[in-house]
Amino acid sequence: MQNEYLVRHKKRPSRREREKARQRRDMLEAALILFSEKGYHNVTMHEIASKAEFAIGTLYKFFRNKEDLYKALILEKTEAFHAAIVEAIGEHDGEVDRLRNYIRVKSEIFRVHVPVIRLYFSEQYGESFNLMAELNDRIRQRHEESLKVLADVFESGMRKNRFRRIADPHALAVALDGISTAFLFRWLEKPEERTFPEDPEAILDILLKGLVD
Amino acid sequence: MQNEYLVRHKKRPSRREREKARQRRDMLEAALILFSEKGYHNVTMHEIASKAEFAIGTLYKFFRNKEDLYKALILEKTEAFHAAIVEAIGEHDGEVDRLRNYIRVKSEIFRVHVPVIRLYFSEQYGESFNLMAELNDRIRQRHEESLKVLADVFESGMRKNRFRRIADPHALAVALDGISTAFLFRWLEKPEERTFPEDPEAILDILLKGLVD
Amino acid sequence: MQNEYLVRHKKRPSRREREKARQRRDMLEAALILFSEKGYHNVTMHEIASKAEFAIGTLYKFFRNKEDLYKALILEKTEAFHAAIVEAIGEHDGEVDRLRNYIRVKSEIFRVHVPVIRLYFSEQYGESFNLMAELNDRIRQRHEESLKVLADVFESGMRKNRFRRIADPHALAVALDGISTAFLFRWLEKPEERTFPEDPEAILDILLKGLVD
Amino acid sequence: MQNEYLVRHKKRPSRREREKARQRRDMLEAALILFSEKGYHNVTMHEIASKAEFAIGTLYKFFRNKEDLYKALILEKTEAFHAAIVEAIGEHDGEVDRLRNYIRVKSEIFRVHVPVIRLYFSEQYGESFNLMAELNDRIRQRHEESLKVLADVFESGMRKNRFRRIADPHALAVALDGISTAFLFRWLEKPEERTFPEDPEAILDILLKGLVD
DNA sequence: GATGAATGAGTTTTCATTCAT
DNA sequence: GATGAATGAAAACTCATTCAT
Repeated sequence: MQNEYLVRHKKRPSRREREKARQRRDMLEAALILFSEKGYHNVTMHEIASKAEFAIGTLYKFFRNKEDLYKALILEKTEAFHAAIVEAIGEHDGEVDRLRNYIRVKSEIFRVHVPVIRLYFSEQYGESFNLMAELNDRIRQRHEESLKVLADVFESGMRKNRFRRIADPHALAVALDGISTAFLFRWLEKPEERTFPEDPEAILDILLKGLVD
Repeated sequence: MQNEYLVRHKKRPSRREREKARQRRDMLEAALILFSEKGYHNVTMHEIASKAEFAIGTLYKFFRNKEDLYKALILEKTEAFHAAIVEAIGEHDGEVDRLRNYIRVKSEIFRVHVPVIRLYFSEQYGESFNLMAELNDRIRQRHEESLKVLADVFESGMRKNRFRRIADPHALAVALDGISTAFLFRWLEKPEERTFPEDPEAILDILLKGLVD
Repeated sequence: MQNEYLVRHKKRPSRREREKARQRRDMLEAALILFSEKGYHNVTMHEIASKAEFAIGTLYKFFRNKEDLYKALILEKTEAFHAAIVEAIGEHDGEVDRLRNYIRVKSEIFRVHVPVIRLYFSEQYGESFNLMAELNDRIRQRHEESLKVLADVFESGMRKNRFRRIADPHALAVALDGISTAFLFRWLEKPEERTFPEDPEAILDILLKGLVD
Repeated sequence: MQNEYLVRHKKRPSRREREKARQRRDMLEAALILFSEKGYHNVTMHEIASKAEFAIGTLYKFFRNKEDLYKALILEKTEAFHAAIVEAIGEHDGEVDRLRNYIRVKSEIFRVHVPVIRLYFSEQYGESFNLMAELNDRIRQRHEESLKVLADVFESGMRKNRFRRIADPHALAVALDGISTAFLFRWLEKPEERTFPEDPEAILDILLKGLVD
């Protein structure tokens, strides 16, 4: 999927290139912490430069402007999380195990990357909404892809008569996404109160076992 | 609970009072549209005043500052929605009908009040997060109350053996909230694509009927 | 010096006129307290109206604008104090008694009218300085007149060989004014610490008895 | 009291430092002129920046806010004048020469630094009075110190029987301060009319030689 | 004649971005 | 290539003044 140049590029980044990449990472890291703590508008470019221990001018060498920096930050994280989610679903064989693993990995991401998650959702519902349309489109596209992969699992389970056809597979994907997000958010808000079910299976069970009949 | 005077007072607000209330509504209306379009930080008080067709000074007569205006806007809507949701759940007798009605009314609110819903969620996840703590606390408190009312329905259904005890009632409330929000958001994002299930029952069915067994 | 109309006017003010005068006094009184407490620029016309228990519009019926109100306030007080000072000097016969009485009355004014005195000096040295030229001119003119009256006392004393001709009478007037103001200011700043000489004669003695010879 | 480094540092400020100091001086100079012409509240930060030929942002790099700029201005001048006054009194040997020199240097300051003097007194009596308490305290403290030094001269003269004990030494200090300020103010107000005694001795003589006896 | 709601010009301050060194 | 001083547009908020009722 990557062309020759990029591949070779990745294989043998020159010292300078490695240095550059490290600097870029440091800047994004500093920005991430500040943004998730105080929100996009309450963080200044000077603060970011200062926290990353670069001059303001250097920051602007890497990112055209504040929006650019923000987009790069969100986008890179989104791609990484999406890839992790998709990979997680493919890792196992049985449909139930795939769903179980989806929830497990999603939980892991929420737990380990709290700052990004905050940013990610603030991006989905928040301010920049209409303003950074490009960014939103990409995020939604990735989200749709995840749902599609999830829907495929439900579809597959139904074909093999492992799942009852209680609803459209894609609707089930939306439902599982919604349920897991709802639980994980509760944990995000009050990490100390372990309101989150002990293990992911509890979440999945709600979908698997019906309330009636 | 209100004395005679206040009751009469409410029945016949003086002309001045009615005029005041109308102005306040106009200002909040203008602010709502702008905030939901561009986000809190990208709207100026001058814009709001201008859209509401008042002088900037008049705007400040009604709201001490920008934050005050924003809080009033979010809070009033939150209270109204919360009340509508709670009332909706109480309106019917059977547990299933109550849940069905909850989804129906929630859908109505999402459909009719798109701009507020955008703001509401941007508030829950977005920037102001750490900054307007007071506001967030109130919103969460109301959300918890809704979940409690919902959990009571599940609890009641279980006691009457109408629902199987597949999970903790409160967890089921969180799940139903998460599922319905997920579906409604999809509709919010692309209202034209009727991805939303034809009728609310479809959503509820996902919870009611289990996938396996 | 006053024409017939004004004289009759003063003798028999109609009820309406008396009422008006009382309102005007109330407004100036409120303004005086606020101005001397917080300074001209830190007092709003609304505050003054509110303290005087009038509507803002009514305040503007009496005074064209804020500057006008301020000028009227300072000017009326200045005239009153000037008149009191000049009268005080004329009340006695001997030159020393006249000077003694000057200091006594000046002290009285400082003690009783602290707020005005603050305003008066802030006006002489303070902000409005170049801006309210008209007002300053009048104040200085009155000040010069007082000095002239004082100089006449020194002049008279010298003519009668009661005072030695150690300096120009007008210079002595400036000196006595300066000394008394310096002492009174110390008292104004810290009224509790009785740094002020027990009785006015102590001040005068400094001028009367020389340090050397 | 300063270590080697700091001393050398002071001797050879780097180019950047010298440049910074010059800019700061330029800003304070512009502010001084504007403040003394129009008063604190009638000068905008934009005006100051503009007069000093800097962008408004640059002005705020040097002074946190308007009050900060004002305080720095007044304080630096106050300290300089106080030091000059105290030094002037110490320069000579005989008590009369000391007093004479005090008046001479004070006159010099008034003549050369007219704008600051205006500001200085407007600060002592004017608006900011209750508001910038910190600043006022410092000014008064310095004034008290000057009076103390002056009082010591009178005290010393009395001990040596060069001065008669016509009053408390500190009262005499207040008197001399008051007399000289009064004369100098007359000159400040109308520099063209040389109402100020030809030479300082005339002022001093008023104190030295008594009017009677 | 009194009222006080409405007005909007004007002020302080911040911060993304540039560019000379 | 990095730096950070300088820039100035833009935003929140105040308050003297007006005028319809």
